[in-house]
Amino acid sequence: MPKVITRFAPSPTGFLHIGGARTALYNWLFAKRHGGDFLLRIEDTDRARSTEAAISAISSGMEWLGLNWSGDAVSQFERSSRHREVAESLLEKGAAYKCYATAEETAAVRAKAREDGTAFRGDMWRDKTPDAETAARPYAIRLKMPREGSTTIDDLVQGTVTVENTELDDMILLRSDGTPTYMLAVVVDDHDMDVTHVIRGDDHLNNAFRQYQVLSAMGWDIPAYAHIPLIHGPDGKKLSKRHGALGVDAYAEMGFLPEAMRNYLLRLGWSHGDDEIIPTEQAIEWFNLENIGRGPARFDFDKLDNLNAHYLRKMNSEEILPLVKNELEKSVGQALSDIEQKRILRAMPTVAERAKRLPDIVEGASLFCNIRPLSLTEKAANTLSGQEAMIGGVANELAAVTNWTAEMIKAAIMSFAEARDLKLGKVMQPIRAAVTGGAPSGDLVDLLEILGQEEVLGRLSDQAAA
RNA sequence: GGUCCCUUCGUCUAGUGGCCUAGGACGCUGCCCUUUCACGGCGGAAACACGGGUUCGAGUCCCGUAGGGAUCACCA
Repeated sequence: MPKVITRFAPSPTGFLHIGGARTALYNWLFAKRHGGDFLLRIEDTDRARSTEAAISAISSGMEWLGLNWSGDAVSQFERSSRHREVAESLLEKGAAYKCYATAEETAAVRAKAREDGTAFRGDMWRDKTPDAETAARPYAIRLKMPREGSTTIDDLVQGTVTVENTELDDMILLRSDGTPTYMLAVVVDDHDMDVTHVIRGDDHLNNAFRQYQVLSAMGWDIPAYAHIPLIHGPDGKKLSKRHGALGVDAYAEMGFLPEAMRNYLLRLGWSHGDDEIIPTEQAIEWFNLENIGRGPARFDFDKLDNLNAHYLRKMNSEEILPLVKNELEKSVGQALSDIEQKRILRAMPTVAERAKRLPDIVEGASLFCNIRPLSLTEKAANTLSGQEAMIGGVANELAAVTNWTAEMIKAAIMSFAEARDLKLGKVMQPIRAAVTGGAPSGDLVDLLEILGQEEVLGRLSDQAAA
């Protein structure tokens, strides 16, 4: 088997959406799996809709996802003279012809076909010779589709799919203004770039038959095709802005990890038995086209959250901190002091354990900054009401602790509780409420130790005074 | 409407004729652990779209019906 070459070929008319990201991931994974190359080509032949902003959004999205491509991204637009060359040669071979139909004429034929319930063939000028006047008009170049037989694609995902050639239209290769269409450009570019496997959304399945005919008219090899189902929104409808049709940058902003995203996208429509947690290294080893499902999958935030939480728990404190530092400082309102940073690093494992997304970490970690006075949740306020005197007492007891360690803190609280004949929980609960304001947190004694005596006493006295 | 594709718990899926009284995961939920919240552990509810075949035997094969999706541009 020759070296595997795959490619991702988005049109730069918007951000890199989730479906495109998955397509890119599958192409990348497949190339990696077979030691091949993964290429990026920007399909920017539609000059009116293509933007620089979209191009950079796509590359930064792919970089964030860790999908690196070989060489420079290819601009399809810049290759238009080569496309034109191929169209001309098809014309010379008699495999294509000039079409002088106007937009109105074409629209009329199309409407008629639709009405008759037949396929639009676009063959108004097939096998016709223009008179002198018409010949002077601008013309488009159409492919002369075979009218006999059928075309079969052995799709690696969809299986063997056959379509009658009479269903295929004489599609336009070169527009009347001389610019190549997508249908021509993809075929030429994939051929010139030596692409061996075309892995793309199944919205292109119908195009594959038409592209096949261009390939065979040129006598070129047919690449292997794998048309993967699209991703739908939670309601089963096509993804829209309301759902997950956000750019990958939006997911980055929501606080998802690239590794979690890759794992989620991989499992959405592909499986390896009962395996759910599949780190990228493992995915490269396992990925194949055969196990891609044939039905469209729905996007599910809950599962993404779950995966994200999993990968978050596996990270080191030192790895997480830089990811949240900026947001943390923004939320606290000032740069992190060394002391705060140390507290956060110590508390990180327990903070990460109850977080799903990065913002949860910001919230949990901010508890370890100097943020007095704390705002209380309703529940915390209830726990505290009527306990002001006790909190004051506890504060006094803790103020007397000379060696601020978990053991000493715990001993102080226990002796306080015993002296008043109170159950430990009766004392612990209000302390927690006063010190955390009701935010989720781990072991209370550890929390007090990490926070430091001064900050703890401060927070307690805030509530004792209230 | 034409053409093509698809159909297992709410969701992602395992399943390639007997191992399926259908398995896993997310979500939901009961209990345990516990000073809170989590994590974790042990349970629970929850699906083969429908109707016909083929077969000793069908979630698995065939046909039909219904539903869903894609596409039908001088967009990509």
